[in-house]
Amino acid sequence: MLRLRQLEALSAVISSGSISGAAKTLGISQPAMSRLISDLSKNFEFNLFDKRDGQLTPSQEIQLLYPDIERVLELMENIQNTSTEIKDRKAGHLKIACLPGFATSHLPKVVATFLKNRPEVTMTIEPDRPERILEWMAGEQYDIGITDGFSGHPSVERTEIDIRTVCVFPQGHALGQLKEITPSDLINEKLIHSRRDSVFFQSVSQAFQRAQIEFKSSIEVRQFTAACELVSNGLGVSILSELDASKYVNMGLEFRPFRPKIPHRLALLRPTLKRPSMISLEFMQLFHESLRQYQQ
Amino acid sequence: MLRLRQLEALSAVISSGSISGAAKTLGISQPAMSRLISDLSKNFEFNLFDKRDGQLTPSQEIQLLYPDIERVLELMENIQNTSTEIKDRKAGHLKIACLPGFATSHLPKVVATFLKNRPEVTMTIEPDRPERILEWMAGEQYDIGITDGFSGHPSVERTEIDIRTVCVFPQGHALGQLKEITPSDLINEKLIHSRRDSVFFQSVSQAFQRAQIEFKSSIEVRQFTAACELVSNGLGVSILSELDASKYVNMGLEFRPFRPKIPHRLALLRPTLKRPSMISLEFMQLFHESLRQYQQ
DNA sequence: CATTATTATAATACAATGTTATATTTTGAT
DNA sequence: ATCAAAATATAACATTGTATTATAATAATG
Repeated sequence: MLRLRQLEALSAVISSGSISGAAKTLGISQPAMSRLISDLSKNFEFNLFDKRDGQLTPSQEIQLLYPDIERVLELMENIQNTSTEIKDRKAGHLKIACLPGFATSHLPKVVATFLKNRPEVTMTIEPDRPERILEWMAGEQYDIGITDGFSGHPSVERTEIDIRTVCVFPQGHALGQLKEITPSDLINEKLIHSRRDSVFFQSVSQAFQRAQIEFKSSIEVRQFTAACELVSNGLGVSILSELDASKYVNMGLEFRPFRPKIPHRLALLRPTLKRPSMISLEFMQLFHESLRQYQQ
Repeated sequence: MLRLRQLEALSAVISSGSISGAAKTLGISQPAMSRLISDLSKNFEFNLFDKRDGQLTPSQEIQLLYPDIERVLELMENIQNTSTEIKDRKAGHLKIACLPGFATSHLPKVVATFLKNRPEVTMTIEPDRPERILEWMAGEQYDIGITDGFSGHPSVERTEIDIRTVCVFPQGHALGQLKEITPSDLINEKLIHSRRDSVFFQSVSQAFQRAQIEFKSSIEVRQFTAACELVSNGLGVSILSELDASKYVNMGLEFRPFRPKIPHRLALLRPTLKRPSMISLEFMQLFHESLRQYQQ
């Protein structure tokens, strides 16, 4: 039977040109090396070396096998190295499915922090609609899903995170005088808002109804970041998560807490049945922590 | 320390989905398999498998390592297989440098016979001038050289082979009446011959001189095969090795032994210092045998 | 809950791999 | 050629890897 140790021995002899030299490089005794080589020679049933002016030179037959032999040794070392990197949470691959808003705004920062200490970790980030994200998680095609929080699936485990909601308005707007903003403060303001069929929009419009204030819809957008852009261009005001709003504070936009408290609910998803990898758990924890300052 | 056996065990468990199943595929007992896996797990320091409805599924960490692991196992098998093929003289690579004439006429037949029983053997055949062939052999760039036999080199070992010389003439020519052909029979015949600076030409022209017959040069060619072509087209007669002549017997050409005996000397070369591989020796033997019927 | 299948642990045999001591062969210099 | 030094091979033996069987623990299932 061909043994790995024999190949290591062979490789060492080829590089050093002698049995005793090879023994030194592998840190074993000369007789041990001698036996490894003779065992291998018995296995192969042909000469491994030619003797040329005192040096052992690999025979033509060995030269034919040598590339594969070196590759095996390389791979074994690589496997061992990668395994320790994995153990030390420094290697792995993480597949994240998230809403398009996250992929461009908050997530990159978290990813950057995460990868700083884990240089060998690679990631796939796939932005898509909430329904697709849920599908993917159920199908175990991703390790982590980040979506907004109102749909469920038996084989998907959810961690819900409520983000504070704020009202955003252009810098210098009269609303800047207020500490908090309520629907009645927004009378006559043009509102930029998320899609009417979204749970968040319904909560907001309910708050306006209860305060008996007309909700003056101006523009309907899919993403909060788009809303922020529009607001900072003076096209209206918007009610959205502080997470998105805070990204625009130095970009021509201000915000104040919105009352009543209407949390914007995010959900961190993972497949229930699939055991999460260690880096996956660590990433979820880091991500959760990164939201702590915005959490209600 | 990472051991190959552990990786084999891992691979077996992944394919079979259970420890006991893997034990069966490797033909060992279940406790042995159990220990191999637990040892590997201790080495890696992370879970190798998740349990899912009774099946062991590779963990995400293992999935990351799996391609390399499979590759190692593949390579080890490949090394073992190739080694037995080499031992059985069925694999290897042979580099042959030869005169252009051989590359197109005699050599292909010998190569075909040789490779019939050695399907994994590959060859390089490089045709060139004698001086280059000698250089290459001295530089150990080729295993075998086939050239004509009048140059030497200290680091090149030569085996000389004398091939019978014949006179070739077009089918139906008057020379066909004779048993043997001497210079005096060739009076008034136009002669097609090899280069004037070649040793063989000099031997032939000496024979004519001694017989006091004028050597009526008609065409000077480099290769005997070319001479044969010209002869069969009725452009003259030629004196050349029986080896080449015999290829043309059914192609409008006849030949008779030439007297005096002027052997055409071939040389089989190999680098002196480089130990010849077994297939190389075997090929040289086969080649030599293939010339036996033409040998003087 | 009991039964069965699967996996883990224990005690132990044997092969692989190492050691030291020593013999043999090669190499190189006289 | 001869001798000393270096390199390599062999022998005897210790340790560890890899297997065994026997048996206990655990998980899956009717």
